[in-house]
Amino acid sequence: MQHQPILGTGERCPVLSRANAGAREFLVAQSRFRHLNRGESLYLSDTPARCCYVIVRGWMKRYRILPNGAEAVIRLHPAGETLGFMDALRGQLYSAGAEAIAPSVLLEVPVSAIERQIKADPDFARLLLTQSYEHIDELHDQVESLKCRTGVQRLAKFLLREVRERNGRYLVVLPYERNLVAAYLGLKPESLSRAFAKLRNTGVRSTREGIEIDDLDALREISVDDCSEAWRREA
Amino acid sequence: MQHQPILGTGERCPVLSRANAGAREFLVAQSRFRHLNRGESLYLSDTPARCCYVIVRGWMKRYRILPNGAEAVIRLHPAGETLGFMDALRGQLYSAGAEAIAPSVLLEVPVSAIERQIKADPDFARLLLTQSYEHIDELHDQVESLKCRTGVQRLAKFLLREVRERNGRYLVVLPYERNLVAAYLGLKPESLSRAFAKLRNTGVRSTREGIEIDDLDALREISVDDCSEAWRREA
DNA sequence: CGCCCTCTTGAACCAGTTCAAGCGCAGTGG
DNA sequence: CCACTGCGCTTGAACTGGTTCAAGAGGGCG
Repeated sequence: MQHQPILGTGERCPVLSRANAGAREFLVAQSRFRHLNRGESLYLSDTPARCCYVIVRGWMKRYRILPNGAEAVIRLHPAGETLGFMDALRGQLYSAGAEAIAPSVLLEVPVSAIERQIKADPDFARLLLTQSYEHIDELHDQVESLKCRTGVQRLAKFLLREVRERNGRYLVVLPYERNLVAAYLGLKPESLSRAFAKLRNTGVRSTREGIEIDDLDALREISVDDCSEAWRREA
Repeated sequence: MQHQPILGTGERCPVLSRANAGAREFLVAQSRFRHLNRGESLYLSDTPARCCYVIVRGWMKRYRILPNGAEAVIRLHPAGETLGFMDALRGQLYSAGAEAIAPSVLLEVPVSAIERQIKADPDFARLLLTQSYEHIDELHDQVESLKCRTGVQRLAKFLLREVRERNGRYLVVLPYERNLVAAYLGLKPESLSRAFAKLRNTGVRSTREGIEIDDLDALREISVDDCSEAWRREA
């Protein structure tokens, strides 16, 4: 925790960074930090939702276990996002489990503190509303993709969202296993592997540093338009 | 419009019915009604979001047109739900189109009125927050289903959600075409038809009045239990 | 009556899964 | 140091769920 940015400054936190100083101070005073290793659970589905969380560092997944034993990965959350507000503020059980998929640090805020802050500060509720709308945006995108795009297209879109430029090269560095990417995209690991194989003809290569992409436009082409079929050349 | 319930009583509206009388009166005074026939657009995607809507009567769909021409039906909204709050309150363009799929009546509220009400009444923002969380619930369910269930299972779940008892019989009355159900479930119309055919052996029959279900438990069984027991794995 | 529109059915085809085998690599223990 | 093992990832072959294309049945309506 020693090198972690002081949370009060909250540069990377969409909730705290937009709250006023008083709100930040109050909330942080009420909270504690949680440190999780990869694979550790933050909370389980269908347990009482008493705390809200802000991801300070790391990556979290939210998932559900279906009655038939299958696991549905709802979302992969980067640092800066929030967890559990929705269930806790409604006094419900958690509607999905949350688990660290990379070493993570979380700020744990009791619902009661959030409740009090909402009552005290009208802007704060508005903040949470904006926050929840961003969450909805992502879910809309997922639903759209799952209903109308193939696995390869969803992968292409995923890579385009995660790609970062580094001295002239385009890299996607996954801080978690491909397994999880597969589940998130609604594919089996084998299918993801094949999807990557298809993109290989379009300049998507796995290197030591991560996944390197030669031609972003070609990827965009694929993610948008199945008919381009540039990558089918070989088959 | 003469026989429509006075909106101030707002029995069926999760936003207005939970707001206090003052808020209701103010908002309704600022608003006007819109009447749409089946197929008429309320607003198009990527146009400025200046109004929020409450569905007073009817059914609406929200959809996106993808670059390749495909239409993704995001949600089917019954009376009582809201439309456009998310985009309007953020001052964005509408992130999806909205269209009547049955004759509908909507209350059109300018964002400015909502904004003012939020500022004036701290409970109102909290109300919208709760509302948006319910929206998220539904999207979570969809993502879960799309990632982990087959078309037949999704249909079974859909029917279970829409079924109503009427003098001892279980009926699903669809106020819109099957075509739309297919799109909502992420299937082609032909596949939906086949899915119905499969459920026919489980006591799901199309009658004149609608879709009649003999055995709810059998349907639940199907929606939950992929008949493949994928648990072989003896250590 | 014929026309349109929705829904259904059939057959070929494609996308993604399942099962099984194999590879590369990190960690462990001899 | 190497061999063993476990795990993440890949690949192949057979298979299933869903799509596509095409044809046909039924119902409402001018």
